[in-house]
Order: sequence, then C-alpha cells, then structure tokens
Amino acid sequence: MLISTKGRYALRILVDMAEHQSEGYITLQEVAGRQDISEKYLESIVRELVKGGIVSGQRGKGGGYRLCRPPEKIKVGDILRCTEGSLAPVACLMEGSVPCARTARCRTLEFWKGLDEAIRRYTDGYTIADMMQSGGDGDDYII
Amino acid sequence: MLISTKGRYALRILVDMAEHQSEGYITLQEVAGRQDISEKYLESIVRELVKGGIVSGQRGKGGGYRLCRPPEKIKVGDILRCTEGSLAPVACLMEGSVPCARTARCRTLEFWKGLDEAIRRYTDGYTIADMMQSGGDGDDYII
DNA sequence: CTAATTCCTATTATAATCGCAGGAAAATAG
DNA sequence: CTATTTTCCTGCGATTATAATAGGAATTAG
Repeated sequence: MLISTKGRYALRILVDMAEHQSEGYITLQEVAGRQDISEKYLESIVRELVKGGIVSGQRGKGGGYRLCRPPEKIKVGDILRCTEGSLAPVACLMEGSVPCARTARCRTLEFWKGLDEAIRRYTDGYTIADMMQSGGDGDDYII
Repeated sequence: MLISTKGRYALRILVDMAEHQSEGYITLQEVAGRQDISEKYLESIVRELVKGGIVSGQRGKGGGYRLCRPPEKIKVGDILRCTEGSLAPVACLMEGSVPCARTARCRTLEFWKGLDEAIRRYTDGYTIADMMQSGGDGDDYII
C-alpha cells in the first residue's frame, strides 16, 4: 500500500521548485543538491511531471524547469496519479479497466469505491501551496 | 498503491465465512471452491488472520475456521492491516517506525498524516457486516 | 488406526521498484 | 561556428515484493 519513492520525491521536488519559482528556471542540479536526491534519479521523476503537464522544461544554457501553474492550483492528487500511474486501491477501479466477471455480485466493490473516493477527495483537496506552509522554515534542523 | 491480492482475498474469504457461519467450522476446501482461489494460497492468507485474532482454526476431522467475533464487529481496517502489514502510505507512519532526520522540517509529513487518517477513518468505519449487504444476492450472475 | 484438517517451513517464478549510465538534442553565450 | 550547459531519451542491473505452490508435521474425531 506504500506510495513509491517516485511519488514521495515528486512532492518534495515540486515544493522545492515552488519555493524557488521567483528565480526563473530551476535546474535539476540545484534541486538535487537541496533535496539530497541523485540528479539522475530526479530526471526520471521530473520527466513524468513534464508529460503530466505539471512542470515544463527548457533546454540549454540558462534552462531548467518551472511550474506550469501557481502552487495553489497544483493538486497533490494530480501529482501522485502522474507519478504512480494511478491512485486506485484495486485494479478494477483503475482508469480504463474493464469490469471483471464478478462485478455484479461482488461484495467488496462498494467498499473499494468508497476508499478510492476518500483518497481522491483528500488528495485533490490538498495543494503544493498547502505544503509550503507546513513543517518549519526549512532551516530548523533538529541537530 | 494497489492493495495486494492477499488483502483483497482476505475480505472475500471473511465475507464468505460470515455468510456460512451458522454451519459451524468452515473448511478451506469449501471456501476455496466457492471463491475460486487455490486452497494452498488461501492457507497462507488465513494463517495471518488467525495470528491477527480475526478467525480461529480447529484442526482435525470436523475442524475448520470460524470468525472470532460477529461480522459487525470486524473492521475492514483491522483485516487489511493484518494482511498488508500496514495501511500507512509512507514508511514514516508505519507502526514502530523511527522518525527520520527530516521530520522537523518536512513539508510533506502533514499531508501524509492526513491521508493516513482519512484511510484509517474510512476503513475502520466499514465492517464485514456492511459488505454482506452489498452486491446482489450472490446468485445473480450477469451471464 | 485412519481420514480429515489445520499448521509450518520452504521454494520458485514473475514482476515492480530503485537507481544509475551514456549519450543525443537543443539552446545560449561568446 | 564552437563550447558549454541543460533537458531529453533509452536502456540496464540490482534488489525487493508479490503470488502461488509443495511437502510434510501436528492434531482431532470416529
């Protein structure tokens, strides 16, 4: 049931980019340095976010990435669906799945639909902007 | 993010057992036949449910399994935590995990806590008895 | 004793995740 | 035009998790 590192890192990356969006295009090197994630692994995650229309990339000198929309319009649900493929708890409820033979007499389907709905409601009600106001000022290390 | 077959089958198994609880001990052979799951695989799932105190087994001739509590007292959350190990969406929130070094300045932790809470609230508010009243009478095949 | 049944310990095959490497393509600066 | 920087693309290797099966020990009823 765990969310993969891809999804978890994606959130951190986007909050990081949101916090530095005034600086124009942000390079992966910067984000990698700040977030302690390898540049190469970041690449594979950010590529999904580009495909999903959440960030856009600009190649060449002076290039980098930037958010396509302001942070308060980026839903966490969209990010996770983008990097995880889907947030549905069971295959029956994934986008574009065909109903299985048991559907009509399935005792568990209603439960799964409700869980899917609960997850969707929560994740779509939370934005990157909400995350920016959470968890200290970024410099208050414990140690 | 998908729930594994272990968790999904566990729900079907328990609904099945609840529907036949008046018959006393229920053998895996019966459940396997009705649910179209191999007896051997069922075994590994039911073993977890025994450990988790959800069903109890009786060996020998005339033995089998039965629910430890009435269906309306068996929360789906308990079943899934039992078979999946945990329902937490991130490792930080798993039972008995040590807080990571980023905790104090983590921008995403609050979000994950909320998601965990939403999942917990929904799954703990749903019981096997609720499932028994869902999805037709068990004989209304589509075909 | 015999048959039925749960319990226990392994093992295998398959798939998914995680992370890295190498280089092509594009944009800019000089 | 050349050199540099940066995203883009393809693919690989290691590790881990899932799914399912196999074989037999322990227990109970008759």
